[in-house]
Amino acid sequence: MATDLAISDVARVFGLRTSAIRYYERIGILPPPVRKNGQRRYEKSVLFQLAVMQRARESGFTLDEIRELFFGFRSATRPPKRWHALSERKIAELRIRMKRLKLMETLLKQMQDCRCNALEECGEKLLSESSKKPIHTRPE
Amino acid sequence: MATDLAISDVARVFGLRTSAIRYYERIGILPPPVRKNGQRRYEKSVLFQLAVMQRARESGFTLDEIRELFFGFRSATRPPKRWHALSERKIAELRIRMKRLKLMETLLKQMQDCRCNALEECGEKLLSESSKKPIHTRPE
DNA sequence: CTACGACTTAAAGCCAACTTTAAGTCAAAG
DNA sequence: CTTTGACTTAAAGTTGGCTTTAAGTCGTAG
Repeated sequence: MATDLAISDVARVFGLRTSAIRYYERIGILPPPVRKNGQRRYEKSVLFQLAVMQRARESGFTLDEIRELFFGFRSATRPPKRWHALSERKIAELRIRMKRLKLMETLLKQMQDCRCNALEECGEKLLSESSKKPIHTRPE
Repeated sequence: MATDLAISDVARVFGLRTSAIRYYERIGILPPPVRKNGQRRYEKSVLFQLAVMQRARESGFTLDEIRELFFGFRSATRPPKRWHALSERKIAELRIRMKRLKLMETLLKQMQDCRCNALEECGEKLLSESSKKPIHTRPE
């Protein structure tokens, strides 16, 4: 049978507090589980859901985006068009973000190599290259 | 002579509000500029500083980290040991983050290809691969 | 002179994502 | 039966990174 997890068990797996899990339920990201004497009992599928959520959070997605991207289409047969559009947007964003991370890595390395003026130089370069639009989501 | 920028000029270059720039000054990330009739006058070097800051923000660095990484050693001759350690840590973090972004990209693509159970599958994979320590900074 | 627009300040407000607090329920242990 | 420990709730508090507000100071244009 579905191994029956208490909220503390679920929390422990991810190093979360139980309050976080209740919060996710409250804002509609986790479905309300069955209760036993008033207490939440989870089956292990919730662990998979949470694993994806955690990674999405770490990738800079907001909880609202996560709801839309992963749990928005309530077990509908397949992701609708809107979803596809959103996920395209998100993939594009991920790519921009990756480029930026690489750039930062380069800058830090330059500064490590005692190019102590790398900051100024790099600032200058970044600034001139500022045909850049700001990314849409709030910074990670 | 140093072209003399008003706070609104500086803000406009980066699409920031003037309040953000005053805020940066207050928390010690931007040095207090000279004043003319009580008003801030910037020289263009501040633009380079801000360019780097913006990118660092976009790369998920907190303002505290930015201060330490880029403006911590107050024009000392060269970054001290502590800085080197911090920047090593940060480079490692950037790498982890890049990997995660790639993983998210893959997951989203899988879901797009109508592998509607990709979520469960991927959750399972993520979870089993959870010899992962959580990254140290708060999620991006 | 006065009105305008751009600046100044300190203090309060805002948002996401939680956490903390206070007060209560429940079942198993002693 | 009472204590313990894990759970429950609603409501208030916290943090980072700003923004908004209210009240005031400039200097230039009319």
